[in-house]
Amino acid sequence: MIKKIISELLKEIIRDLWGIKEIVFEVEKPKKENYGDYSTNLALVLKKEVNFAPLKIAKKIVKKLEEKTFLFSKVDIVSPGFINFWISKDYYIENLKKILKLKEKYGSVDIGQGKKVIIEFVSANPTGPLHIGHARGAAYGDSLARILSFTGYKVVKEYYINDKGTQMDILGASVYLRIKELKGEKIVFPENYYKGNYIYDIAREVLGTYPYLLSMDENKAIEFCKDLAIKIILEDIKNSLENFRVFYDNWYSEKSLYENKKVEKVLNILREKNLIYEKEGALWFKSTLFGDEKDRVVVRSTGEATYFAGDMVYHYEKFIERKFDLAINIWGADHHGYINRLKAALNSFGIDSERLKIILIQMVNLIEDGERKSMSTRQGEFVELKELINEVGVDASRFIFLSRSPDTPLDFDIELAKKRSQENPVYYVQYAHARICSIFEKAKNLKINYLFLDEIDFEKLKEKEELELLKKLEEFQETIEFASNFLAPYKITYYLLELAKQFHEYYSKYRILSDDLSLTCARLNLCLGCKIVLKKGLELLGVFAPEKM
RNA sequence: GCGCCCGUAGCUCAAUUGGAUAGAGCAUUGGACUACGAAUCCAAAGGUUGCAGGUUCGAGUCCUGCCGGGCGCGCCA
Repeated sequence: MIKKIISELLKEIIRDLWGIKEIVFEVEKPKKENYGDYSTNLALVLKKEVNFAPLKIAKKIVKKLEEKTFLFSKVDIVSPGFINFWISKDYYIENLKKILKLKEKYGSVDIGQGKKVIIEFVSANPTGPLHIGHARGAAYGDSLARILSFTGYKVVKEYYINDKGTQMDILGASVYLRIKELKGEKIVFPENYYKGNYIYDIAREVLGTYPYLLSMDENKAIEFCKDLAIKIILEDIKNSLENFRVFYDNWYSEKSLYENKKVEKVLNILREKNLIYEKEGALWFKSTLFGDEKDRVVVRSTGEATYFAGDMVYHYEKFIERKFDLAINIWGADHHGYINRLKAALNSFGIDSERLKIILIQMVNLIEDGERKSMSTRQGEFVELKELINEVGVDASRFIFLSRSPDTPLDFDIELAKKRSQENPVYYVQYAHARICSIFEKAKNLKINYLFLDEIDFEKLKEKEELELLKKLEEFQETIEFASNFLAPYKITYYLLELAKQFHEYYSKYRILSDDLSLTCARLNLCLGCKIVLKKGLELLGVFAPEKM
């Protein structure tokens, strides 16, 4: 990539000139086009090192640079000491040829170098259907997985199932009560039980499987209700996610950690390290020793392990037993208070807690009739993922979720999202793709053969907009690299909107299919480059690139 | 009270992780289809980046203190 090439060139020059080997400087794309395609602050940074005026330093560097390469069509020095580079068109044309050759592999940089990474996301309790907040996490996690595997990581997508603990017991009891109700018994439904209508559906299903449930021992019956309810709900969650185009490699059960005695084993390790103590009848982990603000209970006075204990073990497994190099957890922002605790646990195992990256996703606010309603104030009337898929559609919702950085709250206006119009940016990008496909359809009918790369005269691409498009296509590689390094799928979303915009502008100003056959062929290949990149970018977001709309 | 996140155009968000004159979309106003798809394009207008200091060649970005909003602070998950 060109940034690296320039960077290496510059390093070589300052080594020759002043013998400087280590220095931090930037090569970047300036916002304004009259500052060139790329720009460096090298001379400014060097000021302290060589004790010259930056402009003088820049002059020396540029002189050397001109002796070395023909890559640039122009190099400029601007006060206070920036050096600006204009890249020759040949480079961008070579890059277009690269795209046409690599096709869907274009943009793939090997950043991960085969490192094993586990992405854990959604992981909602199986106590009810997924809602719109989970959908944001699902879109984000899935897209991240696509981006990381595209950039050389070995990715495993996992859903951690909290199938154990108080909430599950309440779920079982809720179903049991509803069954009693269905059988005509008078019941009092406690405040903290699950009130959703789906509990009735589950109750009916349980009753179908165990018709004589109510004559069983109550505890045993509730246990049956619980197990079956979890199974039914998980099935439903899995289904919704698949409809949202999210497929997991693994569903990891919290309960299994206990059944396989893994919790015991890990607690023993901690005991041996003298990191566990007893107080008020409970077992505590000394997490303050590893940067947490207070010690945490791992086994309650009732003898039951806490959720945290299970999570410690789960992460022990991730790193020590399953040997992942990196773990990425995607959590709702309301879990931020939990981060220090878990990182403390990792540290206590001797695992560098930097290997665990926790992405906090901010809340999704619903906009209804122009008013903002947070999910929690809506009380039970969550917009379900299923509803979202049916009414808004997978493409539009994923695109909206992925058009923001995870750390800003997202306002989701369902009515707006439903509109298939200019207000909905996903169609803007998809339309660019469909338009290109439509041109190819027409070219095919006209029997234009534009696929013989060696015979294409790319010098025919003389318009300013054409050069701009070529540059934009080159930028895709940097965008991918950035998105991968900073776990930022929204960068790709923005890139696609920009590319689509440039294409639409170009399309409406110039004709692709004209009487000039060699020009037509050159332009068709430029379009093909756009199509490849649009499709790939959308694919990394989990959005389809339709040929017709 | 303590901790985390956020505050940028009327609205929703960007700004290449410290770069140059802060950019898009929507909404508003005015224009463009008898040649490749008008789900498009062109143009106008819109700003003291919440406030006040500090760090430096250079701050929307980093530091400190306020103001405003969200979320946490369980032997819940």
